[in-house]
Amino acid sequence: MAREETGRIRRPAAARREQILAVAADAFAIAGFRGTSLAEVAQKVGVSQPGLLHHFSSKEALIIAVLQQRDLQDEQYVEAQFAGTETTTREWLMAFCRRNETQPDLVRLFTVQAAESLDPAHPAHDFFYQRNQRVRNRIAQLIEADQAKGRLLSSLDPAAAAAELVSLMNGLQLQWLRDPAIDMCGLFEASLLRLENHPNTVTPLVEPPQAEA
Amino acid sequence: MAREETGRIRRPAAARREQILAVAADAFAIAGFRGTSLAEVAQKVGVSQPGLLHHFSSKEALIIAVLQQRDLQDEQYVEAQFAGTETTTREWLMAFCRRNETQPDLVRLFTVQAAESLDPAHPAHDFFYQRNQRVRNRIAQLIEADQAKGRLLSSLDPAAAAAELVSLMNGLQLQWLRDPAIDMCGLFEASLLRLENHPNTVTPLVEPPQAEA
DNA sequence: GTCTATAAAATGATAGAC
DNA sequence: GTCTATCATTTTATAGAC
Repeated sequence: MAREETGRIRRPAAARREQILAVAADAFAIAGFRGTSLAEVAQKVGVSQPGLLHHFSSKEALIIAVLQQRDLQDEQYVEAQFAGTETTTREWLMAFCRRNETQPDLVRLFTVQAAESLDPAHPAHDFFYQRNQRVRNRIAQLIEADQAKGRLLSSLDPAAAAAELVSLMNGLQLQWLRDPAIDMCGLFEASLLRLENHPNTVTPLVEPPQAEA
Repeated sequence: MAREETGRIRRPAAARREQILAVAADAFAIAGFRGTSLAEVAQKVGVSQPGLLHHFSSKEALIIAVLQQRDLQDEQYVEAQFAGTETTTREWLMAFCRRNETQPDLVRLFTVQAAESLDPAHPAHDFFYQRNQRVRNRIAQLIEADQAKGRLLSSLDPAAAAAELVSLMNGLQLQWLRDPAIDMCGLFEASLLRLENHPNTVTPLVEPPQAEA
């Protein structure tokens, strides 16, 4: 009814941008940056391809915007949980893991882009390098705090342990995306507990059948 | 001298195939399957694009051939080291890790393709699913043998530990490719030792400066 | 803010000669 | 075994109207 003769639907720029970001995130998560065309994204948004480029000046600008937005949302969500409160390394990491478990699409976006962007010519190359450093530093920080409180052995090298935990998390995500029966968070927690010197902990590989929701 | 008038260079089919596989492996490792064009590969080989397609009927056939060849070579190399001999989980995995450390291009090929192939529409989707199952089973097997010999706690779930170790290895590879200063094998071995109930082991994050070769 | 039209380049694949 | 020629698509991006 509110349409104009040609069937065009105008939207506030901000809303349209959000919509494009959501659709693009999905597409990039599945086929990667290079395997996704602007026309495909535009069609799913319900807009012409030049219409899309009105909001993001290029394909590169789009992928960067997608990654930055999702990254920010995610970090804020978890950090907000512990605002002011003191946290352990395990609690903090498990909060991320559990959140990830509810958002396979987001995990897939970052897993695929992280690998694709190893190419220095990839538009998100620097983004991922810096993000990785940031995350590793944050975890090393948490580990040091745990050590100061006697919750982790002080013989542990914080930077090394942080690199290992990030690696494990990334690798588990890949496994889980390939085979969702994998109990990503269970395996991760088991490993964290072992790091806390509880070597006898065991977890099943596959999640137990869920009770009815 | 042995050229024909047009500058064409004929080669035995087998040799040309090998050459193409090598060049293609490199290209797919850097830009992925979707980011690599046949023309690009052909040019680096020194052949026309239809000339390339004479040896591999399609782009899909090429990526599959590349992955299968590299996978086979690699598995054989490591398995040959332990032919007949008895091995521990740690020794076997470390042999892989050390070999990988000498072949960043190969590691990159598999890391990038593993992520890209999460898409069910990717030609190597099934290849990676099956490869992953095979590797996890093999490791679980080694863990069981270690448990039988008392080298690993029998409270450990072999399948779960195998999934965790594969994940850690994959994740460390990604970290290492992004930042070669990471001591991939050192971190991996530290984790394996912890699994063997030596919680006090420490490794530096960065490799010590190398003595002159 | 969105469209149509279109440019300009690249891509995977085929036909047919040598 | 390799090439030239060529096709049908697809892709990113721009120009300009509404």
